This record gives sequence, structure tokens and C-alpha cells, in this order.
Amino acid sequence: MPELPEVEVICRGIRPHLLGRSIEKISHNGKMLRLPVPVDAMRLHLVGREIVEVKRRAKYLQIIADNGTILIIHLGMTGNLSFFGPDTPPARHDHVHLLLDNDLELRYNDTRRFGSLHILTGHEAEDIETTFFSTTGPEPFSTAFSPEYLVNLARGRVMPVKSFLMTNQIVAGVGNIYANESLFQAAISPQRPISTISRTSWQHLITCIRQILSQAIECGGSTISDFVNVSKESGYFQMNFQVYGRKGQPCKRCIAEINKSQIGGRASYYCPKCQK
DNA sequence: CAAGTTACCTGACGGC
DNA sequence: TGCCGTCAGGTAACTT
Repeated sequence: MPELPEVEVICRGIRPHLLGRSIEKISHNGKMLRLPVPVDAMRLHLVGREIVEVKRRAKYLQIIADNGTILIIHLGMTGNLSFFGPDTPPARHDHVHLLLDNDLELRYNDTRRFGSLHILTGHEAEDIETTFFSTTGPEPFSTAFSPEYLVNLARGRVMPVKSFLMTNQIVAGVGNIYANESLFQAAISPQRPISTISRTSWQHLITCIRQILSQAIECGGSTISDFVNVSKESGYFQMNFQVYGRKGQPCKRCIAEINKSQIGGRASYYCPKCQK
């Protein structure tokens, strides 16, 4: 799926097409995503409303209407959003279409159906950080994501640092690719138990995560198999992968070969020589 | 409680 | 060609 950079690219891509538009019609193919599609609530609270804000939090998109309703979209592994004319025939795995007042449709397509849609209204929408995002950690670019914060959470725990970074309660939006890439950049082994990482190393890792994520956003995200942005363009950050998917290939920093192992059930790539 | 495993779903790919 | 196993960017509900 899209990790934070891909979701951010999509967010920036759809925002100018959505702001100021109103939603005229909502259709659904009837299939469940990871959760049921709240199509009745969507129609009740969104049809006829104007879109006033579009933003990202963690890997979730938020489309906010003039009555305070928030439509939350998570893209799962294979979700995508793009705009089509209403006469364009629906594609395979199109699940939801939002028809706008400028005769364009925003279409949610998701092959594996691991994504989800949510509707928040009233208190749930107003206090979204303590309702919907109550267990979501800080954004990686926020000041709350600090070495002190990580040292405290890591105390006495043996979890591998890669699993820790991918835990959304710890920090939002870092998925498998960018966890691998950030740890290579920081020269920290993905298996390293978190309690053994010093304040200085956490600081360095935070800096590396922010650099990698920023570069990926600038590149329009990474295209692994099916990520394309709203304009149907692929991201090209994958050109910059240092370790992800490079098993057996030479490290770009030393002479060793990139290793692959499973950590927390996820493919983990690292240089056994550079990353300690 | 922390950490590891499994399930959800479809499609692409490699081996035979 | 086709069948089968494996793997894929996420998340949460399980189990240990």
C-alpha cells in the first residue's frame, strides 16, 4: 500500500479538485472492504455538502464537508483514488464513486479490499484526535516525535527496532519500505532491540526517517506495483531505494551483499556490515 | 503487557 | 498451457 509519502502525494493531488466542490451522488458496488462501506451514512451526511478541507493523518485521508462531517479513507495495500468523467465505464475493483458538481467522479479502486472508509460526525469528528486517532502515534514530522519520546517508550523492551517503527501507535505512517530505507540510512540494524538504542541514535534515526519520507514525497512516492497518483503518474522514489527489494545485490555504501530476513512477518532488507 | 502469528483478499510470478 | 506455492505497500484480532 501506500505508506505516508504515497498518501500525502494522493492528498495533495486530490485536494485542488475537491475543495469548493459539492458531492451530488454516491455509488457503491456493494462489496465489503476491510470493514463495511458506510454508504448510508455517507449519503445522509455528504450528499449536497461542500468539501471544505482535504488532509492526511497517518495513512488516512480526511475529506471534510461544510457540515463538519469527515469522510476517512484508508487505502489498505492496493487502494487508489482518481478522477473520471461519469461516462467512463467503471473499472474492475472500483468500489465507491463520488460524483461532484463539476461532473467529475472521484473513484475508489482497491484490488485486495484491505482499505476502509469511515464517516465521522458530531463529537467524533470534532474531537477526531481523541476518537478516531486515539491510538495513533505522532506524525513523523511533528515535534512530539522526539528522542525523549522514543527512549521512554523503548525502555525495557526487546522489540526489534523495525517492528517498533512500523507500529502506528509509536509513530504514524512508517510502513515496511520506509522502515527498511530509514534504518539503512541511519546505519541501524532492523533487528536491534529498542532498549539498546541511545538517545543520540534515536535522534539520528528520526532525522533519517524525516529525510527519507520528504524525499519520497518530492519524488511523488514509490511505485511498487500499482501505486499511481491522481494524475495517473507513477512515483519514482523506488529509483532511490538503497535496500528495499535488493537482496543479494551489493550495498551502495560498502562491499557487502544486502540480506533479506523476516522480522515480524515482514520482508526486511539490510546491509549486515553497515547496519549495527 | 509485550511480541509474534494469523487472517482478511486478489493477482503476479516462478517452478514444475 | 496450467496448476500450485509464495509473495506483496496494512491493520487488527488473535495467541503465546
